[in-house]
Amino acid sequence: MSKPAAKKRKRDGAATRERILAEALVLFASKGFDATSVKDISSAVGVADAALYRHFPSKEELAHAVFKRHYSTLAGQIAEIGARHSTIRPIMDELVELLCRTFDNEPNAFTFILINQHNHLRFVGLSDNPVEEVATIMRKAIANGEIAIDDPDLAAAIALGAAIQPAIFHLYGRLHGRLTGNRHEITEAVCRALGI
Amino acid sequence: MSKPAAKKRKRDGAATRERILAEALVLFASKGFDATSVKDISSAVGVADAALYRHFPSKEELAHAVFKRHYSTLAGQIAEIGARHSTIRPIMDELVELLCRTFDNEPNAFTFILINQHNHLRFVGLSDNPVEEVATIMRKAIANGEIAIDDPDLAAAIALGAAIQPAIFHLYGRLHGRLTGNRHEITEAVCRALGI
DNA sequence: TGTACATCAGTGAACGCGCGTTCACTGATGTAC
DNA sequence: TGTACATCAGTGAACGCGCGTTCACTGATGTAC
Repeated sequence: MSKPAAKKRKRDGAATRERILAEALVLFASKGFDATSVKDISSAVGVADAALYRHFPSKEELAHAVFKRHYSTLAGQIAEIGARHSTIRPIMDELVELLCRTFDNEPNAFTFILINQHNHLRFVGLSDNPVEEVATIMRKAIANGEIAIDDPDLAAAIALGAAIQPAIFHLYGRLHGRLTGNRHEITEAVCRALGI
Repeated sequence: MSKPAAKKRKRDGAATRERILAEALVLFASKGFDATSVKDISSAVGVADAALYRHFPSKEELAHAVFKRHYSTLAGQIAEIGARHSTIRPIMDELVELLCRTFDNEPNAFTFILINQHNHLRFVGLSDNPVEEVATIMRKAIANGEIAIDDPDLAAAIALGAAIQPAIFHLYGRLHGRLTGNRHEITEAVCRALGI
């Protein structure tokens, strides 16, 4: 009885915060960080610009929060895939599928991460880092003698590059349709590249 | 006799223009377009900020000029490689070597192109476009039955991704030393990916 | 060759504008007793 | 349960600042005759 009934709407701070994160993601992804003003975001949410500062200390911190959320989520999903299999082939199947699906279903999150990586990367550590998770997967595959590239970071770069560049081509209009439609062809190419 | 002696220094407009292009490249590559002010560039060159407008109509046009120059150069070099060989394997050897060498020798140009691609891409046509040149190479290889991927754009994406992502990892400090040192391993991986 | 004029690169000061952020304030909701 | 106070999300107006760009002007160089 100490807690009020869950139905009762609390002061909706958390809800507004979520809406700010969502609208900021869309705007940052489509226009970029600098070209998006605080007013743009607050208008999209439907509050005054000053309200944004009740939830985030600055525009920059807001961008960090957006980045970190999606970057961590992706890292967690990759880690989970790596932990669920003991051989590399099914891991690559699921990894490529995850990347294609994420791109198709959440293009804004994908674009934002791709374009803003270099601005936020110094603020994320080894954990919650998708790239680090892929490198870990490669390290294990190398130890098991499963792939033909002996440097885990180089292997991660080649695998990620081959898998992600098609997504970038989609963004730039060079490839069309759902990326998931190409997922088998991409998986085969990535596995060949790694010598699997 | 109609032309003055070449030794005689002309009013040095062209020289200043070149210095502006060079300093802008460095600053745009390291800080990004928005974070670089016109004053930053003109100070680096050693002229007043207003002088910049004697050579370029706006900051944006200056960035376009920087981008176009390096983008066209790269496109020309790729086209030349494609034209010089009739089979795909030596083309890939030289293509990967070109990319590694460009990254090692002109990291600023490489970084600038990578990071600013999406801002300028709509202003470049099919010609002078490195991506288009790679797609053309793939188209020919497909016609000759040399590679295992049947869509030239997808093949170009996978090849470029596998070749360029290691460079990005270098930028982010995940790989070290000269990229050229990895060029054979990268070439092999790219060729395997394409089924060569 | 000399002279008068045009062109050009460069300057320093000023401009207006939009931006991120701050501020005092309001009204609704939560909490202690 | 009622009351007094604290907390919180949100507002509208104002702020200072740095930015890209413009402007009138200068002095050196090129050109026509």
